[in-house]
Amino acid sequence: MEIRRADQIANTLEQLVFSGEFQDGERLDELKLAEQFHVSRTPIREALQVLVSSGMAEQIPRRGVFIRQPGPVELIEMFETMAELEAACGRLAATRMSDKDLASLANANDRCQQAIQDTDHDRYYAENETFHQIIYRGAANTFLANQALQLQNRLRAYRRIQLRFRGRMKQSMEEHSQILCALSDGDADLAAQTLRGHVAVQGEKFHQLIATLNR
Amino acid sequence: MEIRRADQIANTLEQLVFSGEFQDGERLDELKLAEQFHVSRTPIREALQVLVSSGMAEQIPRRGVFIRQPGPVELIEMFETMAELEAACGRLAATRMSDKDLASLANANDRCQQAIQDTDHDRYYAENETFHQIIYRGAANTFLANQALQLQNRLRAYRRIQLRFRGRMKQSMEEHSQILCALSDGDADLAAQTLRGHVAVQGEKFHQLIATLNR
DNA sequence: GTCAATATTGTTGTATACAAGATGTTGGAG
DNA sequence: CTCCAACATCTTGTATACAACAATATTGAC
Repeated sequence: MEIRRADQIANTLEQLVFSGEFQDGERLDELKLAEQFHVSRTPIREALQVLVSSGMAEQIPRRGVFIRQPGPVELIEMFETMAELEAACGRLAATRMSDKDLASLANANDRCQQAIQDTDHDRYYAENETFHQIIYRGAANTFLANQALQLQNRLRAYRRIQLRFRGRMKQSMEEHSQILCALSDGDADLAAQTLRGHVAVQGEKFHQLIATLNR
Repeated sequence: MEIRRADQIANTLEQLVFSGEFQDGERLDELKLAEQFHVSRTPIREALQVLVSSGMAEQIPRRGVFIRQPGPVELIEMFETMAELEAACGRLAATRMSDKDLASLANANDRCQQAIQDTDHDRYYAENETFHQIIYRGAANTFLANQALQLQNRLRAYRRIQLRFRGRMKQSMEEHSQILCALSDGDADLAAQTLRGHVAVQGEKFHQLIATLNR
């Protein structure tokens, strides 16, 4: 690791937290991090402040900053919020997407299908994200799109889990088709409803998984 | 001003930005701020990183951080997003609020009405915020509620403008009643729709105001 | 007088120094 | 052996020092 600038350190730390490199409640030792990144404590502290302000870590004065991995409850809340954000994007996108946007959405959907046929999971994840991101942009509301992107990013690691369920991929693709139809028809309510369901089910699958693990 | 701790400085700076203390594009001079707060540059810089990461300022390497006040377009986007967030809260709250929650919501609504009768604008603003916050909490989703609170906070200064329109207060109270009804009935769709409209109109009023100013 | 090259000043970004609170340890009293 | 207090150590939070870069002013050539 050969990173120097403080804001890049914040980004790298963020990715490390997302990828589960740190345990929940673990203290982020400024000195250790400074050594790891080959910098002094100053840029590390600036990066830590960013983590804290984004809610990914908690700061206890004079004690240090402790990373806060979302627990099951918070994760379900985040999935629920994601569902509502996507529904909002879909509602707006239904009346705002151009034919060109719709074409590229259909395209992304085809590439999802292709990836499934090739059983290329990684590519499916990537293309699926693209599909949704096109809808975010289609809402023609940069602020809302950024909110959606941020949460999508935070949930990435957990979203993968749902596809372990048998038949989920096929069902997911059917839902994509319905979403595409609703958006093409300009049916705002239907687009919102379908997207909400499509994303909410991920949260539910996740919930199921947690439940089975705790048994 | 006699503030010492860095995270409090971030908060104070945030409030100063919200209250329009800084012009759009203005550079936040680390030395000047350090003098104003009677601290060294170190805690100031940590606070600035937080501002930047929240999107309230932009950092250009080796040049400084520049505050970024939302322009008309971004503000309209934020109002639209707020409408969708409130709709989401309402949708969930409709099936999750307890009788006790509903009672305190009715209570807050009464206090809004009272404030209007007393023509106490400041109290109306406060009680109106409370009314909406009870709905956020009613969604029983801490993550979503926090998102809503954050945006409510960022839009506070601009929300006041809408009430300058003739008859808006009365109409607003009628909408509150409808919202209360929908939530009491547990009608999720209606609650969402009514809340969306209630908040969206604020954005539209704001839009009107901008339009008239530019003429 | 204008422009280019250079010197000067100012600001950011990082490292280090130091003060103050938190943690851990040792030694003794009961 | 347990509990408590004094001391030593570690960590955070802030100030200061310094290096690198940006902006500006100055000088000199034409």
